[in-house]
Amino acid sequence: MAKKRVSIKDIAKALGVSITTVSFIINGKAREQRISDEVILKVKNYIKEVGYKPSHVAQSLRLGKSKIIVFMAEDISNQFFSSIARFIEEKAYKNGYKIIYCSTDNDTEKAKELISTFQMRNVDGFIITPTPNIEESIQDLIKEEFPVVLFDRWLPKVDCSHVIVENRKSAFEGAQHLINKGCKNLAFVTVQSSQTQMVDRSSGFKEAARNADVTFTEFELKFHNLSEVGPYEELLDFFKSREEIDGVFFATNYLAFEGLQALDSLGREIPGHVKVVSFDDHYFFNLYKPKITAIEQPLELISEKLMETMLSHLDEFTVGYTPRKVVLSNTLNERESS
Amino acid sequence: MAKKRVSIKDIAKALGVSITTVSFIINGKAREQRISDEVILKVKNYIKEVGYKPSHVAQSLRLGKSKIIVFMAEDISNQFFSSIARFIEEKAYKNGYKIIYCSTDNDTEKAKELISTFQMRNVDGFIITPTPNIEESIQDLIKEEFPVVLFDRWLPKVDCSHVIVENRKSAFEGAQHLINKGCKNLAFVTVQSSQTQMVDRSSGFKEAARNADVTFTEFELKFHNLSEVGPYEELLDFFKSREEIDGVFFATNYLAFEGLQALDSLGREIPGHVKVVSFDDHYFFNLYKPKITAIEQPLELISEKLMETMLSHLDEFTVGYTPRKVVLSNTLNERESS
DNA sequence: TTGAAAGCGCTACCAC
DNA sequence: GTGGTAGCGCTTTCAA
Repeated sequence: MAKKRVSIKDIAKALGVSITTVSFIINGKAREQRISDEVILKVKNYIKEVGYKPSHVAQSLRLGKSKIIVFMAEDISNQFFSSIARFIEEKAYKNGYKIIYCSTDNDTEKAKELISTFQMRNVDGFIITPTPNIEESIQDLIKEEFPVVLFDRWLPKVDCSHVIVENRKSAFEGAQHLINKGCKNLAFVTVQSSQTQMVDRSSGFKEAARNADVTFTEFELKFHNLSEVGPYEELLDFFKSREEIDGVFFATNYLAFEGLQALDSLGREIPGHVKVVSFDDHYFFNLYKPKITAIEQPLELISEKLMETMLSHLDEFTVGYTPRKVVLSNTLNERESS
Repeated sequence: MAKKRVSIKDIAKALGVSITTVSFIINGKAREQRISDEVILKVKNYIKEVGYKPSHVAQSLRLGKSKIIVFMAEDISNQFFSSIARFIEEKAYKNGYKIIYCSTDNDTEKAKELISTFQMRNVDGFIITPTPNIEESIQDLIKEEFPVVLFDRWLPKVDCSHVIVENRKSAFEGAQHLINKGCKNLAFVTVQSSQTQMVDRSSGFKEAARNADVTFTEFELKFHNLSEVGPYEELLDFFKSREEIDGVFFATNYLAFEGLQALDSLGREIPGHVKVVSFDDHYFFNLYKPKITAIEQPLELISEKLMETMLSHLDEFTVGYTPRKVVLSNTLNERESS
């Protein structure tokens, strides 16, 4: 086995043909260039024999394209993001693209640094869950003609493609669902965040609650890193002093998991004492006793639209950037907890 | 904002210095080359001003290194792999490396293709969960002097670095734990697989069971893709006809989740009627009622060793490949289910 | 102190 | 039909 990788030059030399000829054959332009069948065969056989692999790095440099898309999620170990990553990956490969991923931890500085790093790498496009205050970097990317698609949340101040879900509407429906089931004292558990998805969920919830003339509390936890301890204690405190609460809406599944433990510790019966709905459905909601009602985001559809948007930008980018804004519907999966 | 990215040449031209000088300054070799402070300052300021970013692609081509490591997991949307991915990513960035990831689906053909694709990309190293029959591709990689580290499982026929856990020992202990708790009719639920981690778990379990002179059954499910429907039905059938089983050991958490549902449907009380232990601890085992006893793999330590091994190979590769084989211990987290 | 130039592997224009 | 060659952006040796 050769130590050094064989290059197109080696092939040309070994076979006594020119580099050009080899290149044409490799790139399927042999016919077009009317290269003789004999030479084509000779070259193809030799390539197979020595196991030649073209260098994508050299190709990238030459063509200015890398066939790599960056996927920047808030946290890749979170089920929501890793599922989307999985789908995206599949669709990317099908179209000849690879994915590089990274987690921003919702940290603006880290995200900026990552974006800047990838700009140097000739990546062809960016799929991003934007962190707070990232507007400028995104704007830069667009100015430099990188295709960018945001997801999960978006940036009102930047005219950029995005794929999101109907957070407001679904939160409204979730709250309405609790109200319909007879809840009179609602709680909305969320995290401190000025990001669109959270703001929208909150406002959807409140609108439903106000319309229905029920009492409600909004409980805003501070943002927790996965590495830190969860907000279990805070939720325990919160619920302990509020026995009157008979309907809880968790703004995201991670909060629900912690909250359910708190509720359980306090002996609050679900759905007898308190009914529960959570945003972001999860495999485990079906396993929990009782099964938890949840709002399901269409993961595969999100991924599909994400790639579809990305690919269309990749195709047409020479003629200017026309942002595409996709908003998808969620599904309320009613289960035993309500 | 410039449409075209500025290159080192543009800088040199604009400032009336040579490309070489700029390059030295960028790479911190200015002092060494005794370039005047005046020029250094001028160049540095200009770089900041125009927001110059060196092209990593060109650097890769020139230096033959990309500072990219590939992480090939069986399925990145699986919590076990995505958690490790997360840790690896963090450690990689700290050392100036980026991660490209992909999922093999445990499909040999897909894995081979992926490996081959990345060979063309000048990636600097491979971290892989090997699929069945992948020996040859791995061997090739090693021959071509790519640093390779396997994890989760390893290939007895290939002399390659790996980071794994004590599957056999932990499975033995898990089974022993059930026996100590008085179980007389054990079941080991696993998937069809000739891969080391599953074989080891199985043999550890059996050894303990045989030693203790208890009855046991091994139930081997066929491999399911995540996209397919889970093995719930099969497990239901299995347990239905075997009411005598009083201790179940699930070889992996995914099987446990399905199995617990089956057990629940059949009204088998845990731990009264049947005690349960699972391999691969999971956040939800703590949430489930009752909490499930599980064997926890040291995720962060695995990731640490993985990167440590990779980095050492990356450093020393010029002097030949000396495989490092790391085996880590697991922890049995005893909970209510046993 | 600084600069010229070779060359990493490849594509594609142009010449023969 | 086939070959020569410029050049993508960068590092680094050698020369000045």
